[in-house]
Amino acid sequence: MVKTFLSKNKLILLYGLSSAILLFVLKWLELKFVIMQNAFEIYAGCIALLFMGLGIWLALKLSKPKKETIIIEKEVFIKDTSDFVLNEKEIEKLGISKREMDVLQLMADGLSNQEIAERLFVSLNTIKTHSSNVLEKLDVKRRTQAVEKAKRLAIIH
Amino acid sequence: MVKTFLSKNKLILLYGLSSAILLFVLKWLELKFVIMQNAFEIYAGCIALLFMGLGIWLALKLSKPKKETIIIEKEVFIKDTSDFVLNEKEIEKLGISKREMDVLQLMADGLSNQEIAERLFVSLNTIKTHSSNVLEKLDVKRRTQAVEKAKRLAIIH
DNA sequence: TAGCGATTCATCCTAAAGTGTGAATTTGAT
DNA sequence: ATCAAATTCACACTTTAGGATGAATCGCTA
Repeated sequence: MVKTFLSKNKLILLYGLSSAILLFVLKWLELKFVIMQNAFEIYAGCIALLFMGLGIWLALKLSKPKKETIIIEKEVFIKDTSDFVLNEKEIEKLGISKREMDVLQLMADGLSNQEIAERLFVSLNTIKTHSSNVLEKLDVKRRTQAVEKAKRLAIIH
Repeated sequence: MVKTFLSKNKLILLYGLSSAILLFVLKWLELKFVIMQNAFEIYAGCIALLFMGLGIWLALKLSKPKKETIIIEKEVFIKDTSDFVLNEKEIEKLGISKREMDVLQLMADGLSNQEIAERLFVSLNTIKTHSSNVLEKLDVKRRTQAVEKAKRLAIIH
């Protein structure tokens, strides 16, 4: 609890400490120079410098960092799918179910089985099952082939 | 040209001006309080406050803003694969080599790394290296994503 | 010729994908 | 209500993919 207090009020404590030290220095300077009244400007200059330094330090420490936003426009290529017609006959012919289609589409989007599982709120094992079924029904060995074939057959985008 | 000089050195001029004004104030204060020697601390305090203020102001004005980059994705529609033109600019921009392109194309054809290795008469490890490089250069995590992105960027069929 | 990028290959390790089998539950149609 | 298909999940296991690192070779170029 003492630790959290210290860390939370670190800056304030530092400020207080600095002020105390500076007051000491001030007093010392006063004693030193009180004899030679003509050293007025030197005294004032020292104080000015010290406190300006303190001010700069304080401002840098306490001020929220300024943010300058740089906006970079990045081109993202998107395939025009306006003239896409879903080949439902092919889907039916292959005997692919709705859920399997969902998984197939997400596979084509480049998601991992784990990500698909999270997206569809089911377990990884379930997606593996669907995935296996899709691969078998499309008569392919890997998901990359499945995606390629599915796109060729126009059963997904 | 005068204008640019002014704008360029605005802060420095401001600082100089402030200093001049403060010196005046100092002199005035000196004249005012030189009679009552006991007002030493008040004088010092005023200087301290003024210069601390100046320090804070200076720091806030001169501190460099932290840059924050925001990337905005801009959609760009590309043509259908029927009138496919290889996007060589993109390939060069991404720094993908000839051999890596070979591997990428075969990956898109749904071949496994082993099959690609056999096709190109090199070892499996070599294909893994190329594959990893391609994934990194395309900034994706899986080969399905790589294929999808590469097709979108029109760097493969 | 010294340096650089590209290509090749290796080893070790982790993560993801895929196979096979079995089973509980849900849903739709007869 | 019942049967078939669909959906869900588990577990054990194999294969494939991917990451990190180091290193040898080759061709091109300053």
